[in-house]
Amino acid sequence: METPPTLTALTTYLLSRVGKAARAGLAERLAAGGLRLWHMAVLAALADFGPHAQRDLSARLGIDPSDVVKVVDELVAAGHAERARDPADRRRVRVTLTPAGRTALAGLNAQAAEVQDVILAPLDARERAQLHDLLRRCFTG
Amino acid sequence: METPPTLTALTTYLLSRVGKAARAGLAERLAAGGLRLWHMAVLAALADFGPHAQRDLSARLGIDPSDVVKVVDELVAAGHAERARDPADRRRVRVTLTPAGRTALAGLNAQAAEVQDVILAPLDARERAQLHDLLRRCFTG
DNA sequence: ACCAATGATGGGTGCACACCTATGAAATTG
DNA sequence: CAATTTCATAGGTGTGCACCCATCATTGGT
Repeated sequence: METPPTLTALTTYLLSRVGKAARAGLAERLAAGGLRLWHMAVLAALADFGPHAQRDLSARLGIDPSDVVKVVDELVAAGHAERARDPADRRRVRVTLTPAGRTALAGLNAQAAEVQDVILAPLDARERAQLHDLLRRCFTG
Repeated sequence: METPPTLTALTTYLLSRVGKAARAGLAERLAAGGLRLWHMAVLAALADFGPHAQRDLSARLGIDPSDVVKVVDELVAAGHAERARDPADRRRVRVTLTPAGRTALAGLNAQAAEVQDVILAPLDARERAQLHDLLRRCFTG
């Protein structure tokens, strides 16, 4: 039972479908550790750019400030991040990655690589690099 | 404010993000006509393969049978499809595309192309074809 | 000293999607 | 013909995501 050619002819459709598979695969692994996609994004931001005020996490990741609060709540509860009021501006809350958080992120990265291997299975290394490059150029973030 | 390299290094992440943009763009256009993504998928299936029993739509598109009912309900209400009991097996309901439905699908296709143009703007024609091919090979549907 | 802007937080809403169960009608099997 | 299976349908659940508003503390500008 084939998928309608009218749909597979649309790059939009393929992007949406393959993207959804990627998303779902990643989300499934994250869920095993009680996390969702935004948790990983926040951990990555903290690892790559150091401690952030929550407002900065919001701006960097394009997530609503009030949602940042909840995500950070959960990361703190899991021991992956720490909150501390910024002494220079006591409105701000400085969010820091804990060693446990860094370890967790490494694990998540490995799992993301596994998901990638499954989804990109039909492609060889050269093609994967090509796909990555094309997507990176379309990614406006 | 950059996106964390830890994330952009993951093809999984890019797929998820760009795919989401594609999905959102398409969904937005569809919503203007009161439709959602599944409606378009059903219209495409009917256009490409002719009338289906609802069960067959379910199997072809990988959507829950009870959800097919609702989607077809709405397509019928919009005049895009018709229901008729199959005389050969009166349990089955044969869903047919109406001329209006075919016209609507053509419009949706044009809108999908527009979305595509926006999302793939950074790529030239050759690269778009390349991307399409790579995605098509990863698409297991 | 006052007022406006900023940052964090809590609480709540709405939507799309996936999924599940029960029921009834019709067909198939033994 | 009785029992089982298939199909359509109604109705409901849960989840993730995006978004919005009100409140409170703090800060900076005038």
